[in-house]
Amino acid sequence: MDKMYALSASEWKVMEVLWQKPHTLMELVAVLEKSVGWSKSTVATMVRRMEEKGIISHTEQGRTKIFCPVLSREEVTSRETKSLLRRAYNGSIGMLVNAMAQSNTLTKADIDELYEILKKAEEEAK
Amino acid sequence: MDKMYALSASEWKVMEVLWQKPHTLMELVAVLEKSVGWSKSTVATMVRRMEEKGIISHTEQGRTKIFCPVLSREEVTSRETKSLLRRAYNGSIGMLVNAMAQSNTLTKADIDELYEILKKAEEEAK
DNA sequence: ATTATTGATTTACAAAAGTAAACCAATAAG
DNA sequence: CTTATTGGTTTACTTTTGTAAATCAATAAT
Repeated sequence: MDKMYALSASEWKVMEVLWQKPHTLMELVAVLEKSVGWSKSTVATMVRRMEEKGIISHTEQGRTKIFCPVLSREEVTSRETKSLLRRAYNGSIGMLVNAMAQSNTLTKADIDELYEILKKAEEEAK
Repeated sequence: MDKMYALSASEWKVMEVLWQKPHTLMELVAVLEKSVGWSKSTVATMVRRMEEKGIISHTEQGRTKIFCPVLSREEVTSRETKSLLRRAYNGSIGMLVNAMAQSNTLTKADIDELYEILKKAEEEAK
């Protein structure tokens, strides 16, 4: 039932808004028209299809629909991260970090932060 | 000119084969028919479109074409990783590792490996 | 020479994704 | 009450992706 895929770039745009807080269709239109330049009907179609796919849902307030995410940001994010790890790094997060180190995407600040995170993770994994 | 996108799951399948070594179309067909179940024409179409997009290329050996990747595995992988970092973690690799720690995707072995990688990265960043 | 095999191209069709104009129903405004 | 506005739905058209049958051309086999 929930064969779950990665979100498309456009779907991410909608989700980012809904993860802030639930929005009515018209509110979504306002935000996305401004930020992404989509027309009202484009937003409406996106929303309809996303609901069909089960990645968002809505409640009704009279004649107005209020949309909210079905999946949390954390779920989506973690799902996509795991998928990338599997596909590109043979599941190894070490390889990923290493690749980022190699391509100079790792600043001193990143490294320090990572040490902190590892220390904490170690304790919790205790 | 090179507005580059992420590869689709199917495109990854082809690339994985070509990253091993260059293949003729028929060799690709043999491999992918077996591993993914694609028919000859499916493979041929994939290959044609991927070449149109500029993500693979070929040389000719008489009447036979030999296909090879234009982008290295490292490039694609790093590109997609950076894109995920940006989209989902506000560019912070710390947040990514942290998320993995949170969702118990981080084993003791991972943690040890990461320490090693950080140590090495620190030196090189010197 | 004729035919089978091999390598490659053309054509095709359906599903998903991107984008939006037109249209309708309920309600608020004049 | 008419009419304009607001919230939402229907319809539609294009591009991209997934999948493959049918066809063609060069060569190898009989």
